[in-house]
Amino acid sequence: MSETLSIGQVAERTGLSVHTLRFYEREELLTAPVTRDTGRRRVYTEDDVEWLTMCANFRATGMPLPVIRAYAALVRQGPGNEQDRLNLLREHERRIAERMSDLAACQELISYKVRVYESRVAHGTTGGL
Amino acid sequence: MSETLSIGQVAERTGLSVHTLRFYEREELLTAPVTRDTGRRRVYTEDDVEWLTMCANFRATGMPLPVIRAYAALVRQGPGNEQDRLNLLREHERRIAERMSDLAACQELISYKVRVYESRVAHGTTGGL
DNA sequence: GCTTGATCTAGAGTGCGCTCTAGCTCGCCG
DNA sequence: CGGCGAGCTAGAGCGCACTCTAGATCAAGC
Repeated sequence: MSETLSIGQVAERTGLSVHTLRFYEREELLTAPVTRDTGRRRVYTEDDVEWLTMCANFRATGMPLPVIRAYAALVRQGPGNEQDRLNLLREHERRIAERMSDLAACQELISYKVRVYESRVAHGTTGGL
Repeated sequence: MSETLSIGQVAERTGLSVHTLRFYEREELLTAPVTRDTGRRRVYTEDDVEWLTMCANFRATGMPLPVIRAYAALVRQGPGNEQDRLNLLREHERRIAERMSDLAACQELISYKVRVYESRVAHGTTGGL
């Protein structure tokens, strides 16, 4: 098993750019310090890939970097703060749900507009907005 | 009927700030030129409020300003381009649906994590990430 | 008349999350 | 040995959508 991955390989696997990977490291979003090889090149592990994939998920659902940083800090601290991590995840879960219901509401409004225009196009009628 | 509204009143009704209202006007997001009173103050109509409310909905669902600008331009042009407006709305509808399914997928992943931590907290066990 | 509060303009500043640049080093292939 | 491609750092730049500032003007109330 090749436990060691280059930044390029990690980029490919996680879908994050190498720029973003270095950026995330600077921003202290990682759960463990990235080791280096003889030439100071970063060496990643499968765990890093797993964590970074989760980060990508968090980002895709709108979690701000400071929150990810906080979560990462908890993980770095080690066992004992599971309740804190849970609270953080639940809070994010709540926000996703909120966001989805907002989206659903707007979606409905837009669907209505679409139907209006469909009927206008079908019947050759016109109207406002 | 007070057909005329000040920028402050419109801000209150639409939830957009007065800054944002002026900004949207500069950005050509409006469907009609805003008239002015004797003192060069903006005078809005109910139609403006309706349109701006729709803009707020568009923004809340992630429609970029250039797309809103394009839609506004179509409305300004008047009748005859209903098909174009419809295409634009449908495209946005599609993107909202896409976004919602992405969110749902991530939500599921996070719910799983939450369950993992719940059981850890409940049983006093520990683990990674 | 004077003050207060809303509005006006042009333009600068902000926050977020990247994204890119310049100039360097390193390991490898032929 | 030469050259390429990947990686390195520090730091600048960018895109988006606001958001705010300064300094002026105006309408209304005391």
